Amino acid sequence: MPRAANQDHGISASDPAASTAAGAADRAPTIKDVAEVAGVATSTVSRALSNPDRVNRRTRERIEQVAAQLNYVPSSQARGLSSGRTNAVALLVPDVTNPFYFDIIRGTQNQLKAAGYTQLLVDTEESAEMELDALQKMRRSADGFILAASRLTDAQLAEVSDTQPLVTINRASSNTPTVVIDTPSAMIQALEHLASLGHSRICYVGGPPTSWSNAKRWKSFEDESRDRGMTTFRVGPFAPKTTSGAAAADAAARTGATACIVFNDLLAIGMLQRLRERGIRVPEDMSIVGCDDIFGADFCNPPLTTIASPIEQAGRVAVSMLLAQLNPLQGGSSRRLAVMPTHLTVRASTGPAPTA
Amino acid sequence: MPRAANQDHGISASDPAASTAAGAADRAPTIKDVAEVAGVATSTVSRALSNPDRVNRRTRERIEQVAAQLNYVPSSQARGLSSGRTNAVALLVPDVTNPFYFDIIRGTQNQLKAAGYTQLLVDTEESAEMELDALQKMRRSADGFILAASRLTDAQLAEVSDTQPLVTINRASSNTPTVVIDTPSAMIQALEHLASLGHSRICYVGGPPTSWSNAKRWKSFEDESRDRGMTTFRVGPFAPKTTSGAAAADAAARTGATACIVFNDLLAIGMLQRLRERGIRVPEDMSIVGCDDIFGADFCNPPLTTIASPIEQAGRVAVSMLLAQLNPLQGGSSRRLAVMPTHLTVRASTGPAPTA
DNA sequence: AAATGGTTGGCAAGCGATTGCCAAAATTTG
DNA sequence: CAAATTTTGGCAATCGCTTGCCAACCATTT
Repeated sequence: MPRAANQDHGISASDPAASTAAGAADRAPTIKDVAEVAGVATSTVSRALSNPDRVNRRTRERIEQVAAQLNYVPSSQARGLSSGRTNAVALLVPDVTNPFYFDIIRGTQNQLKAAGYTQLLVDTEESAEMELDALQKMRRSADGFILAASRLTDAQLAEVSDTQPLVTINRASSNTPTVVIDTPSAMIQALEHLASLGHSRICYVGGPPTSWSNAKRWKSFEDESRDRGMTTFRVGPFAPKTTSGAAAADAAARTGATACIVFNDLLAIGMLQRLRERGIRVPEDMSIVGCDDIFGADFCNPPLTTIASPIEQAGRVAVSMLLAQLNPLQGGSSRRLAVMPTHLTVRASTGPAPTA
Repeated sequence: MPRAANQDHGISASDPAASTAAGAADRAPTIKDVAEVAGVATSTVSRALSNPDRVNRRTRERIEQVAAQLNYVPSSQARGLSSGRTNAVALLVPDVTNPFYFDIIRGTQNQLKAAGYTQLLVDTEESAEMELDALQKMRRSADGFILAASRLTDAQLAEVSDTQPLVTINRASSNTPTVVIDTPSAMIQALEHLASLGHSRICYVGGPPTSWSNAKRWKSFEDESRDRGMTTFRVGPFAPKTTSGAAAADAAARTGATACIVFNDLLAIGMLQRLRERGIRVPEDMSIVGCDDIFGADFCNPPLTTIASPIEQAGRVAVSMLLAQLNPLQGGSSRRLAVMPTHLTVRASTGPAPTA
């Protein structure tokens, strides 16, 4: 391979063979250039590159060689225009700032890349309106959407869902393929854990009122704790940020509960700080359980007991489900619902109930 | 506005006026549909929408109204194909997993969205090869690139840089517009801080050998500490992950230094954990200074003294510089270099040198 | 009233692929 | 060896939008 050097550094607009043969010196080579050099029609090049079986092996190999030589990269724009596909998937998250979504972003990113798709990242700023707007505006630029913790109403979701391929994460609703993280089932573990430590007065610290997960967690908390005859409290709603932790901690402390199950780790970590400031010891005076097991939950002070979720994996599964929807090649109706298992990870923020 | 209801929920393929007037019931409306309904040529619609001054105000208003009514969204593909622009910018980061890049992602995301651009996120997995590959493959799908902590060599960078618009973050090199975070200058503060606490044996804990920032930090550390007559050590390289913290902590402890300045917070946080496990108290036995002030640096245990960087802002500035490069409208040669100021944030991981 | 020059809007040629349709070539079959 | 298939590859229409060029129109100016 005499062109190894060029291949090595990847950029080779100046490849002598290329410029000689293809004519145009500067401009990025098009399918036409490849066709010309290879001595075939553009349609053949197109097929050779994206539908290999439609073309003779030897022709294909020659074309591939020429393409590589010219450093040809098909224009995704042109390809999209004529094929109707974009090979891009948009990921809509309420807040790029939140570590929980980082893990989702990471998961989808990996899986999409593996499948040859591009990820379009959009921050919807916790607003249903922006979500709808993005969905609308990007209709043509993405083949499908992944909505993480969508703020849409069921009706809106249903409407969007039959207009375009999408899958939601942590937002179930009939008709829309979804991956949910099964926090509720781990709620049982969390309550058992607290009960075994002697706690009976427990407070749920609520997240955003528009959050579906928050509603689910609260409901599950309530059902399970009632079954166990515990005394429950609820405070909130609070924004899912560490800075809301102070207010949350104060409110929770006032209830007289000895343990809190907090909507998410971010808020829980914020509470940890405030409680320390106020001299309320964790876990001696108050136990704290978070949700999600985000980055940081293991090294905060004290390390947080939390309901651990396979967040990144949820992102990956969402992508798989979406891709299955986009390319219904191999039979077998793809899943409409994936439930990701969770489990309680006990660290140092929970301990025996104060005996006082 | 009789269509308020439809506008409200954004999706209105079934708008009666729309389907009547434009004919096609289902298919997304094209510029042609708009032109037809408005009674003008497609070229006029195109101009009205993207070059408002080229068209009479009243015509434009009518067109805008029709477009809104039909819920017309131009196809970015088609637009890109004919105009040559994509309205997308690719952000290449070595590792989406690393919180440092989260902040950059966040910054670029915000700024790009504000400017009407889409962000294409790519994880290059710390590999120069993948970086080059992405740069190559996405040539046509992005108007420009932002390289965060590029792993390219100067030569590669230069070559890419004159092929396509790009700006680097934390990777200076002539010819390429760059935003650098001025950690070195804060290195002085860090050393003064440690000196004032009585430390004189200081260890630099190194990051990835291919990292430009790492080289800069090390050099600055060495220069400044020599000037101050301190005894220095160096350990590494280590991968910039908390999991490398154990090895880093062990290596650093073995040097006999009483304080460490660590390549980044991630590694520093990892070290904190290991030191605690080993019973080496921070800061009583060993002081630790990190770099970046990432999410988590303020709530780890103990909270980390670190060289704080305006990371998110760096992302925003990078976008501005890139956009200035893409649209050299208003005169005034745009900056080729932006230096983001840093400062030392003292928390609890540094303290007086052990008197032993 | 004719000349001038600035606006406004239409025509049509691309942009770079994909793909349905068809004919030539190669292969199999009777 | 001819007929029937199957492969292979080219033609040309399209996708939806932008933009250079030009003609019609309008309001001034002389």
